[in-house]
Amino acid sequence: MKVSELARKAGVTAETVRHYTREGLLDPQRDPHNGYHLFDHTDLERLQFIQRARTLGFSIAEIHQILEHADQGDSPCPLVRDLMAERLPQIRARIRELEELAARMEQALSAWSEMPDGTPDGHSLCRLIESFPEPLSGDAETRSEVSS
Amino acid sequence: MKVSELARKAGVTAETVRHYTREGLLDPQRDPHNGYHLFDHTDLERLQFIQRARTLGFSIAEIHQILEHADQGDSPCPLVRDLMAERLPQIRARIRELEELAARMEQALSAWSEMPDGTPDGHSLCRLIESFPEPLSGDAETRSEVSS
DNA sequence: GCTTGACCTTTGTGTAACCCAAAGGTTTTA
DNA sequence: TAAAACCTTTGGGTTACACAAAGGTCAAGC
Repeated sequence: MKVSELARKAGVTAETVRHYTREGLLDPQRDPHNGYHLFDHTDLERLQFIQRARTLGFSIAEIHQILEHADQGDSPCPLVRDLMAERLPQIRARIRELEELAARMEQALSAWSEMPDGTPDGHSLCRLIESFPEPLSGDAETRSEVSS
Repeated sequence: MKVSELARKAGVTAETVRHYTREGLLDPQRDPHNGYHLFDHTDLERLQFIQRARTLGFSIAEIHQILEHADQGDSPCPLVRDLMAERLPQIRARIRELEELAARMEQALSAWSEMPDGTPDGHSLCRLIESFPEPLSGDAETRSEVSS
């Protein structure tokens, strides 16, 4: 089957399939006639495996390692256990960071509900923001990003 | 003062200062003699403002907007309130996603404690991962990333 | 046979907020 | 005066794709 059909069967976009192929997670045959990628049932199982691993929090690079182990006939399971045991506390830490961020935001919104909007002068840009404590120097943990 | 001194006073790296300068958040004078960036106390206050805004969850692009408003003499406060009211639910959603991911991971580790490590055969790559349910088609929310 | 539309290919760009390295000029200090 | 420390700009790396462009391929209908 071609890219779009595989993508449809696995519930991902064709771009995602092409991406995994470029990264070497999938290695389809080529149609010698036109150079199209040709995927078989094994590729579909592999793609579904990748999807499961993604929902378990593995990165593409980690899945690459896992698949390489398996392709060499070695059991990737110990690696899988290790990777997850390593990642879980990071996720927990990330959740705590975001909870602290949400708490700061809610405290800000609540405190601001009683403050007037000021016009910037030479000393102040926005008192709403300036009313907050200076971040501790070097405390990069307090500057959190949201993915989407 | 030069880059490193400003960075030290604000508790960030010199690279961060250069980044903000490149992005137009800071607009220092130049030493006509050697082309070095020259920052003054206003730049330090601006940088501290940026730090506060970052800990409140604003992106660099948003801070850019806020600063432009302020630089034009308009109050950025309504914008600030709007941006935060918009971002907070996103943070909450992100927290829920990560909590679901952590729950899946813990369930996995617990279920795996009783499973043997298998060697990959033609049908199975890693039963640990394959023992998990197939993700629902198109359910991109369940594939979560950790920032660090 | 030919057009149209759907599909395929590769290549390159963008995303967020920086970090790091390289090459070369400047300033400070011992 | 020479080394150490600092400055500049440019360009590449990080994550997991999305998207656009330019061009080849293919099935269907007229």
